[in-house]
Amino acid sequence: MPGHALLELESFLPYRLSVLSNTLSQAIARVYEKRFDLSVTEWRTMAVLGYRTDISAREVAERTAMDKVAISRAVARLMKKGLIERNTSRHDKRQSMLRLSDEGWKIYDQVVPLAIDHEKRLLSHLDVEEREWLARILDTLWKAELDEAMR
Amino acid sequence: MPGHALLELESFLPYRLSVLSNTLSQAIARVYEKRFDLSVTEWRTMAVLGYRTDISAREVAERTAMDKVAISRAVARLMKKGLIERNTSRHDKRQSMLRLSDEGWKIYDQVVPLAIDHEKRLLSHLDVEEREWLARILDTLWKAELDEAMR
DNA sequence: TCATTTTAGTTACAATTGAAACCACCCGCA
DNA sequence: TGCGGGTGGTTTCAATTGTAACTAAAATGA
Repeated sequence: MPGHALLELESFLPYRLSVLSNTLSQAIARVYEKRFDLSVTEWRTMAVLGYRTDISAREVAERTAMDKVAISRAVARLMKKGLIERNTSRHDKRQSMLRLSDEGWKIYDQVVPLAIDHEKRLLSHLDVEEREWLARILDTLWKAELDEAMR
Repeated sequence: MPGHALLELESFLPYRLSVLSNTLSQAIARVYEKRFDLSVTEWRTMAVLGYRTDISAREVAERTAMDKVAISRAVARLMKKGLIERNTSRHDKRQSMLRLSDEGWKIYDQVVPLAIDHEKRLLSHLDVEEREWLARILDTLWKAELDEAMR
């Protein structure tokens, strides 16, 4: 292939990040999908509500970087399963305040340790220095890219 | 919320990787989707064929970490657009040998610089030392996780 | 050799997703 | 007070995707 541009996928950063992160997410997702019948969107919604209670769907969307349609559907399913509760906000009748129900908290409390374990297992491949670098680097990229993405 | 497990999504590694990598992929994807009418799967297929020519769909699937149905569909679309060519292998009539067509190469040669630019722009937020650490760390995680994922 | 199992790739169908339209409500302002 | 534009959230419809079943061709092995 003479005279052609060359791109080696395996060493291309965005590609590697994508494959790695998908493999990772799927690995955890499989666990709570089978065990608790939760989709990724549903779990993320619950995760947000686990440490920010009584927030609106819009705010969930912001914090999870998912779009509002996805959240709307996740919320609907979680309501049907009785894992969250919704009260329309008194100040703005368009918004609803979401929170985990008792049932929701029960599941949340089971999934969180699994998630944390998973992260630990992942980090166990790295030494302390590597972990620090990784955290810092992700931080930098996160800020730079996300700012840019939002124009 | 007393007595409950705590998970801070924003500092949870798998989550951060996922959001970051999605933002990233979408940023490039938007460009070649609009400009060349290529889906992510299609582009990845082409990318592989750009530096490994005359390989089978199975091999493309392996190298892109996508599943065979996705590849089959991408290949069908790329064929229809005339961007790749397919010849059934003489040794094994189940397999087909795939390669970029002249048209395909033309597009490939336009997209590659865009992708590389994108990576450069991304890396520009990091200094040399950080880049080296990142590469090493991804390498480690890549090997550890992917091995594990394949059992 | 020929029956069994495995593999490459496609197809069919259901489930998931995304884009755009939509509804109800809020806000600013005349 | 009421109009125009914007926002939170849902719905609809079409496109994309995943799962499983399927076809055809190898490979295995008695």
